[in-house]
Amino acid sequence: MDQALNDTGWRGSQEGWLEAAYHSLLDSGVDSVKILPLAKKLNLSRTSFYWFFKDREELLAGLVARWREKNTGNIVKQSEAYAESLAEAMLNVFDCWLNNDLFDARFEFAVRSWALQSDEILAEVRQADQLRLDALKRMFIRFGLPEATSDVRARTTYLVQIGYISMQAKEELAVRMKRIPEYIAIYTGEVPQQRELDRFFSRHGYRPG
Amino acid sequence: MDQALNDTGWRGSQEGWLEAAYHSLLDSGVDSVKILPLAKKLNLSRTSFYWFFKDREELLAGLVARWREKNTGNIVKQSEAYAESLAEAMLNVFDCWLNNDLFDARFEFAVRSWALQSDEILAEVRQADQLRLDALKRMFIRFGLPEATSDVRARTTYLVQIGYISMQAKEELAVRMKRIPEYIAIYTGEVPQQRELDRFFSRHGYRPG
DNA sequence: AGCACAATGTACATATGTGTCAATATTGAA
DNA sequence: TTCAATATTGACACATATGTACATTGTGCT
Repeated sequence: MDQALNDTGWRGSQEGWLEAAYHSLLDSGVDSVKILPLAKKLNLSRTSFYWFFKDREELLAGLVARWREKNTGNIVKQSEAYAESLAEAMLNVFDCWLNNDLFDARFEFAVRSWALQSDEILAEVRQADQLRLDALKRMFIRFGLPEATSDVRARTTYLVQIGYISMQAKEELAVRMKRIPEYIAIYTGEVPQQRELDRFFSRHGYRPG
Repeated sequence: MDQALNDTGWRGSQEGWLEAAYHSLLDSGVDSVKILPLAKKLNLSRTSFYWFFKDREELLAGLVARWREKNTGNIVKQSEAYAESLAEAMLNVFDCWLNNDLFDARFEFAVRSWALQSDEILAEVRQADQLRLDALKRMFIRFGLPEATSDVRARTTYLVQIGYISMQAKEELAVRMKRIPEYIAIYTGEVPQQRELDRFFSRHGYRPG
């Protein structure tokens, strides 16, 4: 855990401290994001931190910004992606749950836990939830479902995933994939076509059987 | 925030400290459960704490025990309750989500967040999840659904709730009640009868309209 | 080689937390 | 009212965290 994230010849960097903070947050929550321990991990003097950040607050603000940029937007994007059927549209959304580049589940959980002790973060989380739920709801409406139904189905889709994250389960890809067709059926009320599933499996590097 | 929980003439008590710890945990997470701040709230000397508990660890263990006793068991009980239809059975489970005596949502979230920084707590949470999911699955199977379907529907039911908790939403009873019929339809695949809904609404003190 | 500035480190002041111990106060019952 | 069990406290020793001031070192450039 040395240098890293750095094109200059110096050991530390804003990015380096942020990266270390990120890992600490994911592993053990906000309260573990402390300058002294991070300095030890980075093999830097604690006070060197203050060259890159005003104070601890600024570091935490950096983490929130990172979360907002990474996790908000992709759900919206995926729910608006082209699809011929509702089932296919839902599979587009499911890409988020299986691709860490689209949605960072551990990051998400860490931030939500953080919200427990900070009203500021809670407001951030609430806003993100609203944006994501609205996008999903629009998706159902786009495929002709009634308003009330779309609302509850959007919630189901989203909340199952937030709940799953909150379980902090670590399951095999195959286990998760086997459940996909059932989930699609429950959320959309329609059974996904085999070719839709095949396309989905294929883009996540999964071979059924 | 004085005396309380106490039949004796003394100011402090094991229950009093535990109760204060409980509130702190729910409000701001485990890391806020510290003896010094609790002592201030209780208007007691910090060191008085050590008369009732060996150390902070023991206090935290008390919180976990409280959680286990309160939140584990009721879901199982409700999922095994008598019902004439799957929809009615599901409404029995929903009692948990609306009655704080059956299931303490904020406590649940606080403990799950705690699990982020403690493998011991994570193991506790995992065990609880398993017990609850198994019970729900048995409910679906009892009403004739196939194994795989029952598994995924049990997950959906449970995870939506865990996700909802994780959103830390505070919504009106009416708002939540309006969604109930849709949820029942999604989870069970059958539409609840009006008299089933009326019975449910009534026992939660809600009048539709 | 030497300079300027970016980065790092040392020393200090301060805050907040844990836990032990011996002294003291309070309570309920004999 | 006196006594023992129960509860409360302040003083101490220690650990871990934040942030500032100032000295020192490393880097890239000329």
